Amino acid sequence: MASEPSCLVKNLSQYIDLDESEEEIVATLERDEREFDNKQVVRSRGDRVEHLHAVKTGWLFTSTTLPDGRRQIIRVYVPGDVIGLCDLGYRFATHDITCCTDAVLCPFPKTALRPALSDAPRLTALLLSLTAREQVMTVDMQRASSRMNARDRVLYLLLQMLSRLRVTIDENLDRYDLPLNQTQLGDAIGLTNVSVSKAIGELERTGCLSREGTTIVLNEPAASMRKIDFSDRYEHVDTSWFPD
Amino acid sequence: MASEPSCLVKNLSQYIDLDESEEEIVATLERDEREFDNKQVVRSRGDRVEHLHAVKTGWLFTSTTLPDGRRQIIRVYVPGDVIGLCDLGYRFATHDITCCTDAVLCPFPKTALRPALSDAPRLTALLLSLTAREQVMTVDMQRASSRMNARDRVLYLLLQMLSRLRVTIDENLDRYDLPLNQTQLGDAIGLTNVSVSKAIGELERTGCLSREGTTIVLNEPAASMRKIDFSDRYEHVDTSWFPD
DNA sequence: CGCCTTCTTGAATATTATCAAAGAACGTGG
DNA sequence: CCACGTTCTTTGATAATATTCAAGAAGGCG
Repeated sequence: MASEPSCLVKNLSQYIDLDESEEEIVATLERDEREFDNKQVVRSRGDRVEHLHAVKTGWLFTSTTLPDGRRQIIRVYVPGDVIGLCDLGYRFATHDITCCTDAVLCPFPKTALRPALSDAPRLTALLLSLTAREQVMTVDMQRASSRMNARDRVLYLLLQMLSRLRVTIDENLDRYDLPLNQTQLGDAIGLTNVSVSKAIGELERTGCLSREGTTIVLNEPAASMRKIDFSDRYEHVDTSWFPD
Repeated sequence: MASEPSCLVKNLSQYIDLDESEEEIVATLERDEREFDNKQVVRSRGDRVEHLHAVKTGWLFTSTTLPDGRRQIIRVYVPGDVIGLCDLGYRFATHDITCCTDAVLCPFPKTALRPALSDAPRLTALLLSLTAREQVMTVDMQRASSRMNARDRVLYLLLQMLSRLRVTIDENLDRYDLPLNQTQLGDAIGLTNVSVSKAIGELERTGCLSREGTTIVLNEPAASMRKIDFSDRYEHVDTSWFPD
């Protein structure tokens, strides 16, 4: 496990060069592993927050359920992500975590962040920045969800996933296997499965994307991004103010 | 200035007891002051992020504008809040900051956080938790905006403001002067001013709230909160994992 | 008092949701 | 290899909700 650089290290190393002690702290977070099945619920809203989870393999999403049973999907997680940063301030989970493929997670307790807080100010600053970025991306989705039409909302979501995958897979990626069904896509952007189906149909007819089985292929994603005023929040992180 | 405890200190002290050195670090953040007029734009999207801002007096909001000119209001800030945590990771501002009353802000550079990061792990952990909380509250609003009807969306927004004000004013507060017009309220929850007007009218008729000039009076806010599944994210912060 | 901004109200329009049913894709077991 | 059941997607008709547009009312401020 130590020989192959982990997704989390790869993800974090994009932004700062981790020195030996910092890399060791990150490695601690990935020490344990646990396997989960597709559709398995990792943790439910209201559960005591025992652990955060680094994603080693698989896709997951966080969600909340409304009183009438409808669901809001908050964010989709892929390998290299850390799930649960937003629970740092709460004793009880604010959201559900659900697998949408088989997955391997590395659970670690909140207290595992203490070494970083006490001895690795640069790493802590990065953690703070990444938490801030999640916030910005949530705002982006909210802006899209509440102000764009169904077609552009779907496109926004698909482009956001693309830009995330480009960080850890390939910066020119233009296709990916999407393990969410249309009901789930709709839950992420405030639409029904029916509206998602119609929106994707329209995007396909206008040549914006094509589908190959469950794989989404974005045609000229750069043009699509401009068209709907998409901001790629993954491109870079401002590290100029970090300590050291 | 040092004699009267600042709003920021008061806000942070809710959650941890600040020792002398920690309080000194926080005081550094509030050393400078700058006055702004109602409607003044403190900083625009795309501007270089020179400073974060602690709010000393007044109300402000952050927003983004869509290509077609419509606006999404992201969050409303009141005395004791820190504006700009979500810009920590970016060199250029992701949002506009606008005053909705006359205001006094304490600008401080991102680098002013270095002492906290290096020497005040508990304070840093709190900062991280508060950033995470902003994230959770943004998700709450998104959930409300994309899944609730106009009436409940407006109520959710008004209740969120109430629960924020209860932190620094009075925990039993049931009314406040709201310096946002209906267009701005709509921009915060994805509605037009017309829909907001109709929603408020309905809330008033059903006895949920009443208006006295620009003051909003919430009747039985606890019942309203239950009715629309409102979560008060300000109530407490999990500090059990903090260092020391 | 008059102007400006904000709020209210109603009618017409647009968009999405809801409901229902049929079709496609996929895996399983015979 | 095919039949079957399940899940997911597509399509069309209707209903619900919010938007748009426009006009008038209510306040606040000089």
